[in-house]
Amino acid sequence: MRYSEMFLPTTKETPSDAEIASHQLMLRAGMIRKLAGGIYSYLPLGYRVIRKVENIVREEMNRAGAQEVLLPAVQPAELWMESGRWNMYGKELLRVRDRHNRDYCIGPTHEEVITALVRDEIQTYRQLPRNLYQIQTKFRDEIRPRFGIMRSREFGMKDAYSFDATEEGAEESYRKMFDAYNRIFTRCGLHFRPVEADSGNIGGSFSHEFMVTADSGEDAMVHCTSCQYAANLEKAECPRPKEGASQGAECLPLEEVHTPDVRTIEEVCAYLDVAPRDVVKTMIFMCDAKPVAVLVRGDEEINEAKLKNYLGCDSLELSMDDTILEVTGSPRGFAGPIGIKCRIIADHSLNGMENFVVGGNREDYHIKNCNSTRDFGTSEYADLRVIREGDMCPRCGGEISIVRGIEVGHVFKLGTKYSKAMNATFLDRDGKEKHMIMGCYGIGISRTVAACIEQSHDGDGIIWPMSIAPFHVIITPVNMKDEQISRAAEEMYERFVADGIEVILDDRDERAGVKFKDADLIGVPLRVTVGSRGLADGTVEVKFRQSGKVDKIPISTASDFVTGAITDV
RNA sequence: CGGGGCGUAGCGCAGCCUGGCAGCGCGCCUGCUUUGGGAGCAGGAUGUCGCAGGUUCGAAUCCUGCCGCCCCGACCA
Repeated sequence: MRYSEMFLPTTKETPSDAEIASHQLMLRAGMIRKLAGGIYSYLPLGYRVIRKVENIVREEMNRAGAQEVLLPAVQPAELWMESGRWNMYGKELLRVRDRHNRDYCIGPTHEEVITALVRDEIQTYRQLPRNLYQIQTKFRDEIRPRFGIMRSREFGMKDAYSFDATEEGAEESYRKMFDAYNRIFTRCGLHFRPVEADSGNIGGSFSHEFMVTADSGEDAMVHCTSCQYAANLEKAECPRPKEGASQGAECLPLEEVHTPDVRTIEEVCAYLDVAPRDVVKTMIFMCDAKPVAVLVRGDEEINEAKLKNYLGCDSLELSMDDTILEVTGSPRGFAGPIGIKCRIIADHSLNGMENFVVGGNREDYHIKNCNSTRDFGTSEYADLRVIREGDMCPRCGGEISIVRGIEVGHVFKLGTKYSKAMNATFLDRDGKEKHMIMGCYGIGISRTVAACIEQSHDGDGIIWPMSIAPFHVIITPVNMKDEQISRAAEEMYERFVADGIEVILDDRDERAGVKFKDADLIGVPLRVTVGSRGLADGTVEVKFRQSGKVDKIPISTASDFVTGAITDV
């Protein structure tokens, strides 16, 4: 393409409402423009990159045996009522009415549509397994969209759904997708890691998130520095201390102490001059409308995802002040396990603790020297806390490290959740009707592009990997008014185009500096500089955006050199 | 939904406190000079000061309501 004819509005200044590098650079490089909160237009440069990622995804999905479809974006409410999600999904689901006052939603995901399609068309095990995928715009009415297209309301997504007759088949389908995802993100030039994710009530490790490591990422990922263990923060298991691993200290008598207006762990520690790890927090949760007291050490946090899984409940939230008063007999800030009127569950780390501080269940009082077995006799211990940097790996005992990441893909074994709700069955070899076993597999296409920029940029702009670069090469004639230079650049451009190279000719009548800055900003991997210095001895300069390396190449072999550099990667 | 901030030219911002000709930089247009890392000079165009109402002789500026955007939090099958 000729730069002079392109719709490529780059800017020198950074828009004030962009916080993170990818958002700023996508705006500055003329890839995207915002239309409304969390809703963006893709300009030609941005859309080219999207298409590159989509094509990699297509190739690998097809290679893994999946078939591409395109499902409706607008979906009737009845389908969502069948699955139960019309009521469960909440405000993220954008609902609309048509002229006949019928309810629809703009699809945030497509389990309902695909399940309805497949149940009508597949009757026998002979037609299984099948894996169908689409690349389509999704809409999720996020509470707070942010960071440009990193968390937008409208976004591009690849979603795939597998249907199997047997458990083993479903696991095989899952593995195929897992492998395909590894190839896809590798080809996109990303540093990523699949991590075990919370799979809700289904259990096992049949859910993995593909996380791109980036400090700006919204998610925390946990990994072991010694073995391959990796999980997201919600899922990460904490190592279980040895049963009854007490230090053998003597149980001291209980002591109620007056602690006026001392509520938080910090206040308690300061007032009583103890360490947070010697205090036990008592949090009252409402689990499907029943109160539960959850105990965790003062220096630890409760992991609500684990707690919810352990309790197996549908809804879980911290209880209101009136419930706390009812259960503990005191206002917020003084809850403790002794004499409390509800079920008590303690994190494993409490097992073996001695003489710790707890709330007094009485306003302005705490209790010292509490010992679980003696004082409230709980025997219900579970893994309920959030893992921390430096903790022991639950697999090998090595050291746990936590880094931030961006979730670009998710593979999930659904089981029969939707096939049961929507009655998607098939007739098996034994003549019995069975529910199909499903899996779903998503990739955030637009987010993957943003993640790539987060991971690969410098002070001058984006640094695209060759595989998803919008163009391979940009030819920069240093001075268009110089006949010799512009003619040489034109000829080279024609040759590159003829050789199938994706090339921009920067034929604008701008100074060299402006062209160099724009080339760096939009991140084209190779830049060919045509100037009088080189032309004197029949050469041009080829500069690599990533390494900064510059090669002097004879004009006659430039196309071969560039072609080599493109296919090299 | 709670807390904080913002809304003035295409972009980045000043002006608002203390009411009195709507400004600066970048970009854009014209011309000349310049031409290897965001050129110089000269001339020029561009505004519903977010919207609505109120106070006032007079409102970008003060008051009220609304809308939009950004950040933090809560929330996130």
